[in-house]
Amino acid sequence: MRQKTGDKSFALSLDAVLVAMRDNLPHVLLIEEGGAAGAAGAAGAARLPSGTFRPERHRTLEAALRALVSEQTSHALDYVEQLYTFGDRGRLKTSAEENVISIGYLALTKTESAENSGGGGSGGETRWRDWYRFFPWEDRRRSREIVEAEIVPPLRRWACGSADRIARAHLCFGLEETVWDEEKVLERYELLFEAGLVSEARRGGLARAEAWDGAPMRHDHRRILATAMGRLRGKLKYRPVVFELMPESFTLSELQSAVEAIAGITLHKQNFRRLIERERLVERLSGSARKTRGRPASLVRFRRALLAERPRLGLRLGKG
Amino acid sequence: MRQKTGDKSFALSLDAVLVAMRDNLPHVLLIEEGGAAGAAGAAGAARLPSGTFRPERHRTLEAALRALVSEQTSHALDYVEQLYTFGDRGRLKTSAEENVISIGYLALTKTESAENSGGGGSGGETRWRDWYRFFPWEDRRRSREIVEAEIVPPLRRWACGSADRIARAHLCFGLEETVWDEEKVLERYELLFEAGLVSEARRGGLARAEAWDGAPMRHDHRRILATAMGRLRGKLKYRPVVFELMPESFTLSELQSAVEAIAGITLHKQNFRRLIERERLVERLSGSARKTRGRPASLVRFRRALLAERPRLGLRLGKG
DNA sequence: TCAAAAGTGTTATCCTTACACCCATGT
DNA sequence: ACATGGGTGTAAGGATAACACTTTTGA
Repeated sequence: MRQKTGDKSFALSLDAVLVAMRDNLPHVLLIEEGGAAGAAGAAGAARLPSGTFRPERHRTLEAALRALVSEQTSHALDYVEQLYTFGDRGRLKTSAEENVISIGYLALTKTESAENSGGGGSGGETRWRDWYRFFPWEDRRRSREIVEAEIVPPLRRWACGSADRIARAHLCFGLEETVWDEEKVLERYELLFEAGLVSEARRGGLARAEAWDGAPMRHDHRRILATAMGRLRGKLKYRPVVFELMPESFTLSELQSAVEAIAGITLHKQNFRRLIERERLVERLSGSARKTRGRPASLVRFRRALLAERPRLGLRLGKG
Repeated sequence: MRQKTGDKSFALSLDAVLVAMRDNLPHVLLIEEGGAAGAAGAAGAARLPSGTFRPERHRTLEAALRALVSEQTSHALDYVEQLYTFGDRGRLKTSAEENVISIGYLALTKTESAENSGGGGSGGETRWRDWYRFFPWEDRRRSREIVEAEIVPPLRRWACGSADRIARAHLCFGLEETVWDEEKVLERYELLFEAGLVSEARRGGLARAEAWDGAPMRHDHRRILATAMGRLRGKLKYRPVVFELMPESFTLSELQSAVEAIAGITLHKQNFRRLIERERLVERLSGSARKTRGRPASLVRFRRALLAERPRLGLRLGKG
């Protein structure tokens, strides 16, 4: 669906990044078309649920987005937030479309209703995928060696002495005097793109070069996902959004691992708990969970009353 | 310029909120068409510089915006940031246009080049206007009585006992146990709109009812301005954006009043200075300013080197 | 000399970071 | 009993909020 204007045309597309936690990792709902959609996923790269805005059918953008996602993935949206409007998809030579304006949205949903498969009508299989599949360098919980071993060397070659490029690389990846800022997901992706280190940036199409550079996505969807990740990581700190991703009742440890998995860093246990308690974010339930080996943890739930009391407190994360 | 799709059409418009400081107050660049554009400004309400996106002429949205603003106001943009994409202008019955998607931008510029008048070609006079003209209740530096005297009574009548409405009013305007959050500019405007207390919400068109409710603007431009104000107020706290609005050299007091004028609140002098010093945001110049009566202040300038050192520190404002 | 504005010292309090340690349960 | 994870006490250092006070100029 293009809009005719005169001699050139453009489409207004809506794209959704739908996030849910599965196995304690943030997952994204994707549509994978044909091809070998296996581990490497070269030809049939995944895409986000998306479609063209038809003003004659929907009064608002958000209504259109909700309709579109439920058609394509048979999944209803709960929390929805607009991310950004991208107007330069044209820089990607892979697509035949010349002008696409796309409005990206972030949506959060609880795990319970987040079953796999499902498959809507529009010629593709819907799947939940760990978001670090597309951004392996963003998970700093176990190791940080991807950056040091795989990213820094080619980045230095690309910078080849340019003070500006070196400074940007340091800022983005927390090298030398600077620190890793988990919110700079987009900046890092764009830098790698500019340096030709992610497959979307290479002429050859979407073929994946290395293991460390992450699975590619169609169009500029990986950029939209990066925007969503950065936004969610940032929002964690000043709005209680994690709870949109948690089940009704959970333990404090589960909450902490969820936050850690989203932010890609580890946190200090006692400080995290003190924060939760001070802000009175949760209330204790009677039961206790005896899922794992050690001492059973007591169950808590999000204090919904909080939204009415103190609007703007989330979890400002500290250091591990 | 509309885009034909089938039976219905829509336009994609770009709108710019261009901000500069004049006389120590944030001002916005507006286009005022015909009518009595005097103090009350009823019929010929102001509008933001805006125009339709033509993909055949501009490769990116931002390029189109820059071109558009310089055409309409003969003013070049420096700092530019996308705000939000609004898709439900249809709720305003005042306009003949049925479907308008508008992408709002925030732009900042230094006072020096911000001369008044200028007047571009597109049938209207460009003027800088104090932004509190449109949002009188947002300036809490001198008095807070607009909210108490003018806003609360009609809001209570509108809420008429609904617990939800009362809670929202408290949250937005910092009543009872809650505190005034200077960033909630949009939320406050939308609440007043919903309660029918701003003229854009009333059937009769743009006629202004009271003095306290602020001057109206065309279309949903006041909503876009509210978004810009909230965003700028928020961004002050974690990015050094004030400096985009300051002249090359300035005094610490001038800097403080600028921040206060933007945020609409007063700050504690020593704490503000300590913050500026600790973050090493400025560097001293040799000269000193002898503009006003008292002791001359020493001049400083923004330490541009900071942008390379520590990316994300702005001024987190405290209480007065 | 006095008012006005610039600029500094000091303190109580809270938040952050980090250490080490105890508790309850399954195997 | 002991490994495993849940849960707590306490203390150093830094940031915040708020006092009051001195200094330098123009009128």
